[in-house]
Amino acid sequence: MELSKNYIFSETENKWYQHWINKGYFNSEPDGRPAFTVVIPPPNVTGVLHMGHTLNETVQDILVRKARMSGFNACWIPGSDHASIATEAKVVQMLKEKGIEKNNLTREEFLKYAFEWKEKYGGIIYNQIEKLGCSVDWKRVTFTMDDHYYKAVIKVFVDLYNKGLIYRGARMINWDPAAKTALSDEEVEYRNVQGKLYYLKYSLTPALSEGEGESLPPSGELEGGFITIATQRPETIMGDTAICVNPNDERYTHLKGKQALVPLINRSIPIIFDEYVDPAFGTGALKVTPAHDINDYNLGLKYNLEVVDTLNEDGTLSAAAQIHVGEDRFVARNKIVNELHEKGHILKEEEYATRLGYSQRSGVVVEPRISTQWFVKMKELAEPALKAVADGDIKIHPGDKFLATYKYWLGNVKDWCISRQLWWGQQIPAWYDEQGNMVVAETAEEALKKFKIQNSTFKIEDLRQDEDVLDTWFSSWLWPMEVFKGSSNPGNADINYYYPTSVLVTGQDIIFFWVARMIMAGMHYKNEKPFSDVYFTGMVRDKQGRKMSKSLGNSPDLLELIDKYGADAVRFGIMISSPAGNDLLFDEASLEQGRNFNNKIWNALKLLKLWEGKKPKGLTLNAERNFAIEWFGNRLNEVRAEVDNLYIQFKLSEALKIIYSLIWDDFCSWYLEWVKPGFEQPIDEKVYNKTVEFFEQLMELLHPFMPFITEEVYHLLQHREDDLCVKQISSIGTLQSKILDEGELLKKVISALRDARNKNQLKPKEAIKLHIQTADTEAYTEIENILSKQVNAETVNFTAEAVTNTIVVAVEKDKFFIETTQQLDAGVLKEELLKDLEHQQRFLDSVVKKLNNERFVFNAKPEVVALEKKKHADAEVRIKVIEESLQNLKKL
RNA sequence: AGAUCCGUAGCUCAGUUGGUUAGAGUGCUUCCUUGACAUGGAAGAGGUCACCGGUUCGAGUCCGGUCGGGUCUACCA
Repeated sequence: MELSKNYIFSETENKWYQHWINKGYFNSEPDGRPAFTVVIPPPNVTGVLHMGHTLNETVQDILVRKARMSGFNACWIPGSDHASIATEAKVVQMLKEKGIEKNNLTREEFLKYAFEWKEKYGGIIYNQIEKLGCSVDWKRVTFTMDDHYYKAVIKVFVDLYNKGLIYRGARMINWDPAAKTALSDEEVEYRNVQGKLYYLKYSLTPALSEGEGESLPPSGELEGGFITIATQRPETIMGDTAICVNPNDERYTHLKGKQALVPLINRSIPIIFDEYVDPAFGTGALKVTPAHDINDYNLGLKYNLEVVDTLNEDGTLSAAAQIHVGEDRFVARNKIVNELHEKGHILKEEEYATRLGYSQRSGVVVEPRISTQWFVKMKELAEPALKAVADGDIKIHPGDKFLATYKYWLGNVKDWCISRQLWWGQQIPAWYDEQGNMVVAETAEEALKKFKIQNSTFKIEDLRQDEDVLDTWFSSWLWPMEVFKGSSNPGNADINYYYPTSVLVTGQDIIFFWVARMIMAGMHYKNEKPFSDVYFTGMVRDKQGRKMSKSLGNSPDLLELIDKYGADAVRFGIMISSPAGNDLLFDEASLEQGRNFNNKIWNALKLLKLWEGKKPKGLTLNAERNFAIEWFGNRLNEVRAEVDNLYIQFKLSEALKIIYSLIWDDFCSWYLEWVKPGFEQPIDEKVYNKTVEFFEQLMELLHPFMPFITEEVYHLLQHREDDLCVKQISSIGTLQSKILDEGELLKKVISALRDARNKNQLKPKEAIKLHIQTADTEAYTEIENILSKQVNAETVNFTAEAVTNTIVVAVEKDKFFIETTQQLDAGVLKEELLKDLEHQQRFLDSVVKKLNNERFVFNAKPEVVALEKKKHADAEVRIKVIEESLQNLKKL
């Protein structure tokens, strides 16, 4: 068969993926083997995979493929989440382009459009996962809005509510007064702006009940019955319902029980004392406006203050403001500032650097607004989740980096707001009657039953369901359970077999949003961790270190990259530059490296095929011991053991690096050259067969990382019925370190001799005569053939003493004399030797210094001291060799 | 503002409990093209391990500080 000049990935990748699918290799059913289960972090259904996903999916595929080849029943669940905020935004945008306003649609109509959208675009990510070669079980695709999933989410909500773990409470939301809608935090852009801090004087009035006399305050902050507050938003003063100072602030202690008058409207408000106020900020006195600030709202709750909402939905002043009703908040601000000036209420104005939130949708300044939301109590759920990680039941990788973060967050956890003012998602199963009474139930019928206990005339049409939907994380926190229907149908065969899953691979940025909450749900509902290991990948950045984002447009298109370099090269490129847990700077150059690696493998295959054609039939030429084979066999086993060890530590990037080096350097650059027959010569059949076997094992080792080319090569090496994809990895043989050492020495000698040739400008084609001076001739006899081939020596012989008129090379304790017909440049040789001599001398000095230090000899471990002594002896030998060489040179 | 991680070759990064002369990839320099591969081969140069101090016989590694950078969380009148 004729093999193409270079490896052509486009001819293999689709072919093999289709083959694997047809064979059902990725489908998993419970059986007697141990399970290795991975659930994909579900990407956003309307999105496309970005480089962060690519890294994640590649890591998962490597782990899953390795497990599949190691006797496990590997099961990798693909899927996507409904991403309520992002998806709804996209659907709204799409409708707008069609000239349809969401506000003019019913909920049902809108959801119909949304599902159509999902059907149309939801497949993109699946296509990308496939193109990347991911070995997911396509029969188990799960979507967070699937019927069973929807029901599971509702069931969990009702359950937690009944347990008292879900409650309704107040929360400040981001309100867009132009779009008249609530915004998520993600939809708010913060910008640094120059604002003004206004110092306003509020007149004091005696306490309503009893006066405390007319004693004036000692502080300059108060003048003749005024208290001064600092505010950025003077237009909200009409919503003030108290002034708050710190009880420890001596400037204000005398104000206990007094009232203040809100300027312009002269409403009387109490002065309250709470440690929340920072005496050092502004004047140390805070105006409390519960309707427009969450902290103020909480103070209001604590002190039972009235809530006066002075703004309408559209950002104009409401009737409650009493003045400037109907005017825009910023227009009103200017007018009010003027009036305050006129009436002498403004003590001073100060420039003030602040951050304001702007709506991504409409661009206007976001208005904080108090609203009723649903919350999950976190403390009770957090404790077992913290314990699972703290006790080491769940291991985080890399641990040192994220353990502290995880513990800190769970130790200081805040309640989780789970309601969203959207339609796309699981609608909150809370039902209201006309009087506003509320029950929580899985269905309207259930709700009706609950209401009927109180009122039997009630009909189902009288019920109104809560408008809001649940946070997407409130569905995805059930992911490791519900992909096996473990919440909607507890105790089924799948959940029993696959749960807990093996490893979760995800980005460190969602450690709290998702990872911690999955652990909470798992511990709460299964009383068991959802996964044993968590592997955090770093963030993918661009070459300049910037975060990849849609707005910067610096995220490359995955399918284009695969078209250009092939999936194997993309996987290689992203893995090779991805140290465990650290961010990686994505550079297409690493994909090029991957493509070149493919080509290298391909050409090694071509070389073997060339040899195959020249193999003598049925005849073994040479059955004797072959150093190259023994060495490479050991080297292979050595690396296989290292790789296994790296897998355990999730150091996949390092594993790939040493496999890469094993194939390129040890196999291609050394081994193949060592066994290569002379030009037009046939190859020893035993060597050939052994080489095919090595190649096969290399492909096996690399397969999890680069599945396509390895499968292709596996089949091209020889005809077979099985597939590499499901081949079971053979056990690792024992190591003979002596042979490995000999191999390293051989490489060193070859490089040193080539270096000497280079420096003396001996052309590669020019043959030399090599004389070796060594105490161990036996060792060199074995590798003589390799050595002569590798340094182009026409003769190799051993010598007891220095050979004159040659280039001398010293490696370890042995000396090599290169005899050549070419005229040698003694100057260059001498310079090199002197440089080396100086280096060795310096080294020897440092060792001597150490050994002369009594405290070192006394304190250091015996093996360390022994090592230093060996260094000392070796250095002395090397120096002697160099000096001899210099002597020899003089004879030139 | 809090929490946390990082600073090693031109660039991107490894460097296990302190113990050979600090490694790799890439880039750079020199040489090499009829023979698997120029998407290649052979070889080489390149580092005061951010800075200051401490512990130790010994520090890239441990401790304290300074400077610089990242990430997450919170944003305060």
